[in-house]
Amino acid sequence: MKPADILEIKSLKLFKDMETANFDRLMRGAYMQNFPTQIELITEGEPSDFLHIIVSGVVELFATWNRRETTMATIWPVSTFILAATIKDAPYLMSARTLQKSRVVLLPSQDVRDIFKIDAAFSRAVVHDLAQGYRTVVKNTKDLKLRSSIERLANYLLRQNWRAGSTGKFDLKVEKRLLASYLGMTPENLSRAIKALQPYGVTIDAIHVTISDVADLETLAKPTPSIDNPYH
Amino acid sequence: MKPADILEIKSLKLFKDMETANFDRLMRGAYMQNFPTQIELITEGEPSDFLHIIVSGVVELFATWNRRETTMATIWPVSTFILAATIKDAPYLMSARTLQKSRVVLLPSQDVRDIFKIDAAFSRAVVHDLAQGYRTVVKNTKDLKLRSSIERLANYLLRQNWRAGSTGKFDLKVEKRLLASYLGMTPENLSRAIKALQPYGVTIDAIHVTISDVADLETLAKPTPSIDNPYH
DNA sequence: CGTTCAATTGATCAGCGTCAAACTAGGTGG
DNA sequence: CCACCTAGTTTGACGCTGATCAATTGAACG
Repeated sequence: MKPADILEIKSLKLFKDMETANFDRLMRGAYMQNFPTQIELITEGEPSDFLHIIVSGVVELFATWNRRETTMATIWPVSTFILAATIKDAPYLMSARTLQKSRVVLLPSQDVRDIFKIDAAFSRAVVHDLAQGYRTVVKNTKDLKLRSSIERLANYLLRQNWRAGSTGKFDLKVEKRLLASYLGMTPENLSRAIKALQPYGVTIDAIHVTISDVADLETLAKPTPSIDNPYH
Repeated sequence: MKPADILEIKSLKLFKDMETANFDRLMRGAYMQNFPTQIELITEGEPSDFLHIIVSGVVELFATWNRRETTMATIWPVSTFILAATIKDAPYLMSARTLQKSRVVLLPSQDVRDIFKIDAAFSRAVVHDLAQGYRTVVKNTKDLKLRSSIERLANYLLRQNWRAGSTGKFDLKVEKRLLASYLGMTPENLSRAIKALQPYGVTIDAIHVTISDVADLETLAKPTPSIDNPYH
């Protein structure tokens, strides 16, 4: 692993405040791997041997049951994923696959648990990550249970617009097929939902999104901090 | 607060291993309150001033948006709720109301955060609670996105049967109206789903559930540890 | 330039929600 | 102790949302 990579990892909130000695110990057992696209990194149900950190590329978290599959999240650099399974020494609840050529750091879960037990700053950081993750999933559940698919799409677009600087123009960062699954609908239905938002000033040409009147879209979407604000 | 109550709280995994002095400090700021049924204890969006511990009764966690409401969870004694909001010092994402006359202990969130910062055993326990909660919500999301309403009901009944000792006979612990909302359907649809399970040996008379052939129901429900095992 | 896969479109259908009404049970007061 | 009242539950009819299936168009990549 290059020093620059290690620095970038150390700068993550999860590791920033921990004892340098402990961080170094963690990194000694770590190794970087390069994966091509569409590689399954981890599989639901298996023991969580490694904490993963994505350094470049994109990773999809997905879940399957009875021949059905759904996208749970997409993970962007630089961040960790599957922290809860690692800490609890429990099987993965989700699978992960690369969506692009990706570089991923693998930290042996046992090392993470060992250092979690002795480094107070690290365990506090783990708490904040988990609390954040927990709240994100709760918001997601509310989104799913309380909103129709068009409302979910409208709010998703408003959130992405906000993240991209609220200019009313941005690009989708994932395939529509994947976005549909994440939003809990079929690709066909997403196509129709996009059309249904045209009267509210939304145009999506390939990956290029234009929202001509945010206020108008908001009358439909009715965004609320306790679902749509990622920092709330 | 009675010494017996304090002992019961101390026996919770969350507090069991922490320094006695810190636990005592936490309890000094605590107070027990008695609530009648149908009282809103906390409200979505408000600052999380207290960590709540239910000592007797039942509490429903629910969420609202745009005049719609959904049940997120029911909380049984003795356990804490809304830990993530307390730790992050963030607004509540869910509201809570009593479903019966209930006794609830309120711990000032600031005290919890203060002691969380200085007591390593406590912060580790918080981690395990949050990781557990996180995984529970993820399983819930998979249940919602991957299963039809009948499949969700079938698996819910199998889980409850297992929790009640796998005798094939148990009582529902919540109103059907509430169960329907928790499972993401309407009361009417729950009624019909119950009827649809009759060919699989399920009878529900008022709150009394009978599963005559668990194996048969499982062919429909296809339960899996990574959704249905609460300890997984 | 052709192959492959995503995205779209149309037609159809199933699952589930909505609305209205009847039924039932649990709690309350006479 | 019984009758009544209220609220939860069930049932039926109907309609909408969103899934499925099939075919076509479009775009990316070797």
